[in-house]
Amino acid sequence: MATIRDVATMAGVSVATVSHVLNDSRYVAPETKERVVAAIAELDYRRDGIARSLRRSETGTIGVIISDIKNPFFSDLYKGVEDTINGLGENQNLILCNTEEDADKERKYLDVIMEKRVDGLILAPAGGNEDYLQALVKRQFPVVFVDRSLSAVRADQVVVDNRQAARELVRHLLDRGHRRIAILKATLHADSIDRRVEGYEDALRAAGLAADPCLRVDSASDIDAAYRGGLAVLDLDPRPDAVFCTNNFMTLGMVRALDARGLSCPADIALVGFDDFPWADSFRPRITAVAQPSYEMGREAALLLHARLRKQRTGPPITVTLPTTMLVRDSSG
Amino acid sequence: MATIRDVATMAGVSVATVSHVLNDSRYVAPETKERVVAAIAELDYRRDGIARSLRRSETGTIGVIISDIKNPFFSDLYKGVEDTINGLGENQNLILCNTEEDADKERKYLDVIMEKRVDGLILAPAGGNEDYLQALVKRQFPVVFVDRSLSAVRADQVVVDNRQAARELVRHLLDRGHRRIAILKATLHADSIDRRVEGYEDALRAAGLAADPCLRVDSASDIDAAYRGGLAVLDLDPRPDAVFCTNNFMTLGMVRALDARGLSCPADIALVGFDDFPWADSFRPRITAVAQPSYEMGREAALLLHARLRKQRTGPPITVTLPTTMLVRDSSG
DNA sequence: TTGTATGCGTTATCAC
DNA sequence: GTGATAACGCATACAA
Repeated sequence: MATIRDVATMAGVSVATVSHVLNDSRYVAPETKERVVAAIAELDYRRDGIARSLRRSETGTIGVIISDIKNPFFSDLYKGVEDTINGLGENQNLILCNTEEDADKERKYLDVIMEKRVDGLILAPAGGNEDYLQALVKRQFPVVFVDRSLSAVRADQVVVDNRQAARELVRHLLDRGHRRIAILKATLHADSIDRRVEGYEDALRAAGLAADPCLRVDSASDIDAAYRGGLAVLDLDPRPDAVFCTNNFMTLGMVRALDARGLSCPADIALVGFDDFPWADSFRPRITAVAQPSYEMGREAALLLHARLRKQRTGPPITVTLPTTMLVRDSSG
Repeated sequence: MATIRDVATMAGVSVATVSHVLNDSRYVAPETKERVVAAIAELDYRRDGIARSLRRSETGTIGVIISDIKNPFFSDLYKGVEDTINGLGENQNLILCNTEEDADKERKYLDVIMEKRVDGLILAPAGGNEDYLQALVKRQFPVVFVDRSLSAVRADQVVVDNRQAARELVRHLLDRGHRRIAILKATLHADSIDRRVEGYEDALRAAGLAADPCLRVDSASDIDAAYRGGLAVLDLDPRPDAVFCTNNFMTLGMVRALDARGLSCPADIALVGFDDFPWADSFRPRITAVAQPSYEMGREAALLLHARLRKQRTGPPITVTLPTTMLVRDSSG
């Protein structure tokens, strides 16, 4: 691999000049520039980004830490980040890390990507690494939380109003006459899920009902676990009128459980869920849900981070709250 | 940020010694080591991976270039890569790039990640950058193709037998008595899709039927485009008995089109598709499909690349062909 | 058992 | 208009 020295030698100039034509960072006489460009082409020279990063202390790489790229919510969010960064015209790349809600895994990822000197971080924290993250933020390292935040860490964040969206969803169920409403809760250490549970309780309380602990089933956040959780919901005695699923994997597992029990929705039991799917229309039953603007959340996170990286914004962290959309379909009865 | 010099000074040793305790690369007296470790902790020293990469000419970063992480096929594949790399105990990270089947975008991504000196590349090529990739391979840069390959570029690859799987799928349709079988084809520059079309033609030919060009509809590979393509299929006159969808987005779009036209499947028209979905059971109609082992494809790709990186395997490129699974459900009638 | 010194390939500061 | 050269932070060959 040719280096900048080789180019300089071949063009009969100094490395400084080559560097400057490469970066367009100072005037170079047209004829000189031409010779340099020719040498670059001749040698098929490619600048070494690692050496460059070392010198400039900036890598052009951003870390994205989420729980599961297989979740359409996150893949959509990721796309929002990627498209936005590209649209900004930066040659930034994204290192994607899936924590699967595991704090140790998250910690390990944090260690290695920080060692790699990423310029900034976008993350949906799994919880459990508050101290580490607080230390990062304290030394001004750019961090943006997305989907979830950590009360112990003050950083830029983009979220939705989970509590109010959940409240609306459950109120809708109450409006349709359902009273015995179960909740299938994903057990993540995520404040977003906690807020959704609160919204559920709010709605019940507003209807003069108490949240019955027996009506709550917890499940790990993957489809298989949610399926088992869904069975548990259906096996409650007496069977609930309706069930609120706290995220899209819960909904998918719940629907699978309905199938397994040969029950039909909404006839036998109604269902509402947090999160929509890209292919919701091909689903049966058609799910009544709250859709999060996942792509836009990624987009906003990228913009927040970019503003910090470019020092276009300094000072205290800000919170961007994006609106959700209520989609009334068949599953709510 | 503390550097290795700071640590050396504080511990009263040379930088060489610090480096060696960091990398466990030569004997260091226990007491000395202890002082170094203490200094590291005291200063909260973190090694600079960029400087390290420059010196070692190895970054611990792998590029993954695919067309669309929102496609469950690819997100599953990505997970397979990630889990496998982690399981190998390497501190490798993955830079994920979505090309959206755009050769220019792919080229740009290639440029920037090569400049970042990734150690290797796993890619599902969009087509159009054969020369660039061939040059990479020629200078021994580790490249693994996955899902698709490029006839002009000889590199390790992991694929499935697309042609035979498609043939089986279409023969199944013929077995069920369907004769006028349309094909909804994703227009990618991917040999995998070409093989699927051939399989479709094989099956028809074997049944003594000619592939009628009128029965083929091309569509870009996203759900919205496939929806429009699906409408075109349904508007053929006379309407086909059945349709073969060449990938999962085609299937999704086709189903949406059925809905829009108020047609039911398989009663009005049968359907089979390449690729299964993680939540296929919640789909209506239940799709008869060929499932690809997407996660395992990612896994195998990671293993192939790893073997190259560690020089455990040298010599000519190899091809790993993984088996597909035929899933007969309702949509085929 | 440990230390010294060189170089990895750039960028940027001076200097002319 | 252009050039010399000192860092950036680390790993390692060579010395002691």
